[in-house]
Amino acid sequence: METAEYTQRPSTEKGRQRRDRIIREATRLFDERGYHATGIDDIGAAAGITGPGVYRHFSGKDEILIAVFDRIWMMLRVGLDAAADQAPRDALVTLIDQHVSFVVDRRAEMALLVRQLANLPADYQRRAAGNRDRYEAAWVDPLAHLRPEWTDAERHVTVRAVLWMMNSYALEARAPDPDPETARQVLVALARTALVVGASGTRED
Amino acid sequence: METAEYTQRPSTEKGRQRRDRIIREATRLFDERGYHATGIDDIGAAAGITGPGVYRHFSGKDEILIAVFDRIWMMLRVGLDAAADQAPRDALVTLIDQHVSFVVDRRAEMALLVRQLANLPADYQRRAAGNRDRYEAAWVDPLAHLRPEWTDAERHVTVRAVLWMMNSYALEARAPDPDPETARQVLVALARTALVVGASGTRED
DNA sequence: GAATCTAGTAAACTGCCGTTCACATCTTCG
DNA sequence: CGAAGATGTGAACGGCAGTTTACTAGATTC
Repeated sequence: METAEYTQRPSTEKGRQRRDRIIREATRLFDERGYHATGIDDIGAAAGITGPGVYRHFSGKDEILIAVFDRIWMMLRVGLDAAADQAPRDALVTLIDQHVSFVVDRRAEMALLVRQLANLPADYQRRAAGNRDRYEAAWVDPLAHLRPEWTDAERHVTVRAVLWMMNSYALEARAPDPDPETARQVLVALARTALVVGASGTRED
Repeated sequence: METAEYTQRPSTEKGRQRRDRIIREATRLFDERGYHATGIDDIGAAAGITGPGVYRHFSGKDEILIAVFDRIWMMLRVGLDAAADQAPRDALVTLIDQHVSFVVDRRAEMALLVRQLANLPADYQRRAAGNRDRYEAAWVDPLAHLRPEWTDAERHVTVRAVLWMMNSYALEARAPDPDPETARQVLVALARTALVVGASGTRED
C-alpha cells in the first residue's frame, strides 16, 4: 500500500499541526459537501486560517485531496496487517471484521474514499488503483485456498461484491438509520455467508 | 417512482429527437468523465450542435442531469412492475434477476445513478431520495414476509447491502474485467443466498 | 406570400474560485 | 539585538465554463 511521503517542507511543529488540522477538516468537508463544493476558503476557515494561508502547507487543492486519501489508506493498511500470516479461513474472518469496523467507525472516511476518487489528479489515480488492487488481492488470495473450484474471475467478482456490500453502510445515510451495532452484525454475517461459510475446511460456528 | 413530465415546450418532432439525443449523449459523457468535467459544449458537439444550441432544449446544465436521471428511473420502474403481485419469495427472485440484468446490461446508467447523485440540484435530490426509498421498499416488503424474525432495521441494512453488492459490477471497471455472464451468475447467486435461501417457506432449487 | 415560430450559431458576458502577490508578524538563533 | 525563515493576511489576478444576446435560416400558418 503506497502512501506518499510528505512532499512539502518538514516545516516547524506549529506548521505540522496546522497541516494535520487542514487534512482532518478537509476530510470532513469533502465528505459533507463534496470536493468541488468545498472551497479553499472553507478549508482554511475550518482550520483556523484564511484561504491563501492554506498554500503555506499545500501547493494546491488537489494536493490536499491526495493527503486526505493517503491518510485513509494508511488507516486501512492496519486492517490488512492484522490478517497477514493467518490461515486462509481465519484471514478472511479477520479481514471482514476489520473492514466492517472501519466502515462503521470511520463512515466519513470510507464514503470519501469511494465518492471522491474521480477527483484525484489523473497520475495519482494510478497509484490509487494500485492500492485498491493490493487491497483486493489480500482478499482474493486467501479465498483462492478456500474456493479452489471457482475461477479467478468468479473470485474477483465475489470479493468486489462483498466489499461494496460492506461499504453500503458508509454510503447510505438515510432513514431509517440503523444503529451501528445492528449494522455491524448484519454486515459481518452477510460477508461471512458469502465468503467463508460452507467452504472446504469449514468448521461450524 | 416519480418521473418528471417534460418541463420544456413540446416543441416539434425535430426538436424532440434532438432533445433525446442530448439526453443519450449526456448520459454517456457524464458517465465517462463525470458531471463537472463535461462541458455544455461537449454535450452539444456530441449531439450534433454547438453549446448554446443546447439551451433551446434545456434551461440549464442541471436540467440535463435531471432528465438523464428521470430516464434511468423510468427504466428501473420496469423491473419493479415485473415483480408486483408475486408471492414474496418469487418477487425477490424476480427483483434480483431484474436488477442484476440492469446492472450488467446498463452498466453506464447504473454507475451514473450512483456517482452523479450529489450533482443533482438540492430540491430534486429529495425526489431522487423518494425514488430510492420506493425502490428499497419494494425489496423490504417481500423480505418482511420471508424473514419475519428479523427487525425492520436489519431488513433495511440487508437490502441496502445486497443492492450495493449487485451494483458493484457497474461501479468497478478494472482488470481483470470479468465477462458479463460470469458476473451475472455470481451476483444472482450471492443475492439469492443473502435474501432467499434458507428462509421460511424455502423450496430447494 | 408575409408573419411567426423554432432551431441553430458566433461572440460576448459574468461570476466563481483557485491561485498569486506584496506585505505584516512572529519565532528562532548566531 | 538583528537577520532570516516560517506563518498568515487582504487584495488582486486570471481562466474556465455556464449562460445570455443578437442575429440568421428554415419551417409553418393563416
